[in-house]
Formats: sequence, C-alpha cells, structure tokens
Amino acid sequence: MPQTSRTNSKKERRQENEALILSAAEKVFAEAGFGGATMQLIADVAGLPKANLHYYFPTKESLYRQVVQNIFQIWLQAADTFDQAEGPAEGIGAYIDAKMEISRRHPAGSKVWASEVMHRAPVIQDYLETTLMEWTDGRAAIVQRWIEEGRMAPVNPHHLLYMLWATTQHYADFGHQIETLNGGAPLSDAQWEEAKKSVKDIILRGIGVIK
Amino acid sequence: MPQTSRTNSKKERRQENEALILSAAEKVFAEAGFGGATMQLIADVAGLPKANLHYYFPTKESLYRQVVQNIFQIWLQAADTFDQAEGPAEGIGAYIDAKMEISRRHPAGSKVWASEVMHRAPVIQDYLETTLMEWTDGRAAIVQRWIEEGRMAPVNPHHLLYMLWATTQHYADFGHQIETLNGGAPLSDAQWEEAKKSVKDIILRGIGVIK
DNA sequence: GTTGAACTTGACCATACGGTCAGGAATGAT
DNA sequence: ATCATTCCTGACCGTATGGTCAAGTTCAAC
Repeated sequence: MPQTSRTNSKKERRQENEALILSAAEKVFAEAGFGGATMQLIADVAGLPKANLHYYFPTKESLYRQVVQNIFQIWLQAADTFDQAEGPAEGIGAYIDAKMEISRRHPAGSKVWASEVMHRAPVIQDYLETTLMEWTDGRAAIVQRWIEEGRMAPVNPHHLLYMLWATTQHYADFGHQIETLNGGAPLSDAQWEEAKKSVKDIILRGIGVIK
Repeated sequence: MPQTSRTNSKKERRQENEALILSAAEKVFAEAGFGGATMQLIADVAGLPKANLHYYFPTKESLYRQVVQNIFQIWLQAADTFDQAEGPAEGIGAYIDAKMEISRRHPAGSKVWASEVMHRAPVIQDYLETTLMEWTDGRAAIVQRWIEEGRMAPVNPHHLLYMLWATTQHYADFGHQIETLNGGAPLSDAQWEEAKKSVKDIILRGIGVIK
C-alpha cells in the first residue's frame, strides 16, 4: 500500500513516524507499564503494522528507553526556571508552575518516569547517579545559600526538593484518583489554577517567603 | 514431598501459605508491575510450586486484587490519627507521621497502590468512588471546620490532602531515587526523622499552625 | 483403621508475545 | 532510465506465560 501523504520526503516521514511511534508508546507504557505494554498495542495506537515498529526501534526496550529519555529532557528543562530566578519566592514559585504545567501537559510521560523509578530505574539508573544528582546538589546549594542569606526559613534543601517533586508530580501520576474524587471530571482550567495556587501558597508560606 | 513443618495444623498452614504468597506477590508486583510480574516468579519468591499458588488464588488477577485490598486497609487505618485529633497541628502532624511510617514499613505495598492508581485503577475503581471519596470528603469537612474556626490558614482542603498524600507517599514510591541521591544508601533512622520533621515543618507552617 | 475432604504438584496445554525475514514498493541520486 | 538504498509488511518462529488437570499425599473426623 502506498503512503497516503505525498507531500513529505522520506526524511520527513521518518521523523514523523518516529514521533508517532514514540507518542503512542508513551501512552501505552503509561497505561500498562513496561511489562504490560505490548508492541502490537503500540502499533495499533500508532496506526502502523507491528513489523514497522521494529524497523524504527529494534526492540521493545530500545523504544522504551527513548521514551524515558525524552521525558527526562522535559523534566530537566523545567530546571531553568529555578536557575534564572533572583530569589526563593520567584524561583520556587516558577518551578512549581513549570512542573505543574508538565503534569498537566505530559501526564503520560510523567507516569512512565514514575513507573521507571518505582521499578528501581533499570534503564536510567546512570542518569540518576550523574545528571540528576548534579542537578539536585546544585539546586540544594542554591537553597542553602538563600537560607544563609536569611531569605527563607531554614529547611533541609533536599527534603524541600522532594516535596516539590512529589507534590507537582502527584497531579499527573495520581491524576485518575484526583479526577475520580472530582466527581469523575478532569480538573477544569480554574481548578488547575486553584491547584497551582494551593501548592504555591502552602509551600511558599511553609518556607517563610510569603505572609 | 511431605511438609517440612509438622507442628502446624492444616488450617494454620492455609493461613501461613496465603500470607506467604501475598507477601511474595506484593514484592513482585511492586518491582515488576502487574503486567511484568509472573506467577512463576511469585512462586519462586514464596518457595512454593506455581500450581500451588493457583490452588489458593485461582487467577493472577485475584491474587493481585487481594494484595491491593490489603494495602487499602492499611492506608485507611492511618486515617484514625486524623479523626482522633483535637486540632489541625496535632491531627495533620500525626497523619503525616503515620503515612511516613507506612512508606517506610510497607514500601512495596505503597508502590502497588501507586501503580494501580496510575493505571486507572482497573481493580479498585469502586473503592475510589465510594470509600475513598467518603473518607476524603469527611476529612475535607474537618479541615474546613478548622479553617472556619480560625485555627489554620484558609487553604483548599482537597489540595492540602493531595499534598499530604503526595509528599508522604513519595518516600515509598520514589524511594529508589531518594536512595540514589543519598549516595546509594537507604535513609538511616536519623534521616527518616529528618524527613518527617521537614515535611511536618513546611506543611504545618504552610497552613499557619506553627510559628 | 477407614474414609472423605483438603491439599500438593509435575506435567501439560493453548495462547500471546517479542522478534525475524523475505520479498516487494517507493524514493532519490546519477 | 537505471539502480542502490531505504522503507514497508504479511507471514512466520521460538519462547514464556497463565492456567489446568489427574494422580497422589496428608490430615482430621469417626
């Protein structure tokens, strides 16, 4: 069967197909976990024959690895908001906003990441030990400096970071639970704003930078 | 092959075996997810032939269902600390302590629960809609009352509850990440105390009941 | 001691899965 | 127009999995 679209070159179609497969894989891995996901289902979601998936990604594991690495990139980009900030209120507030936005826009990716870490990070353990550790220590140092400058309450920087991750990621990973408790409906725009505001209010007040 | 232990009656051994299987299943489901777990591996961990598992639990799903329900019971028990409290500082503080203790003592169970919810709760959706919803609304009402009595800052009760769940559960679900960032070592007793203290400090200050 | 119910288990089965491959179709360079 | 390369896919394969079963063993009641 010839390709439906004629306007694209081969190179473009390769990129399109890879993106299509990665997107489908993200959804399926998020909903079923690595073990529960099947190449056949990913193929169906992507609208491609299974054998075609294996042309672009030789194994299920290589496909999964790519999905996880993509999430990690998004995850790291949210860090920029932290660095560019002048002080704790702005930096941590913007970081919460950014991570809440990721939870809202990439819930599947967040779940894949959570699943990967929960299962002892078989694929990205090296990232945890290098990139993530450096990132964390760097941010902890910034927080520590803010504390020493008297710009926020003295809290353990690492546990503060864990709280930021936990709280924001919760809206993606446990989105189904939240939706159920919300009467079965996804959070509305206003409710998302309320969520962001609540998280920021409690944490920023908790570290003594507002009120 | 005859049973090794001769001191137990049949009824006792039934209970023992069921507990043995459930414990093994909890570990394996936590580490591999429902789809990735195999009855053979659970059997190996339990030290029983696979066919014997199917005698006690007819299907993989029924075994999984039992594991999830057990977790949910533990989860609900932590609620008592909330109810018996006289005010927000005591109630929420004790609830955080209780849930942190669950994360520490039952990390596998917490992961199974998280995994179940992340995958849209195929098994315990009815619990979410009934028991959990009632529990949540009841606790939210208590928080609301505390707010109206001027005993804590006006925050959205639901988002406060989500934050409590997220923050405490994070220490179980993302325990591997925390361990890695801790230099590869599990949190020591002192570090667990520090974690509890950090969470309580930030949240209790965040809702205006301390400092 | 006999008997029936509860328990145990090695061997087995059907299915579904990840992955392969041969052969054809489309594409781009010359 | 030719040809090498890339892309596509139905059919296929070996394996591992959830689950079954029949034949046995243990145990408690009488």
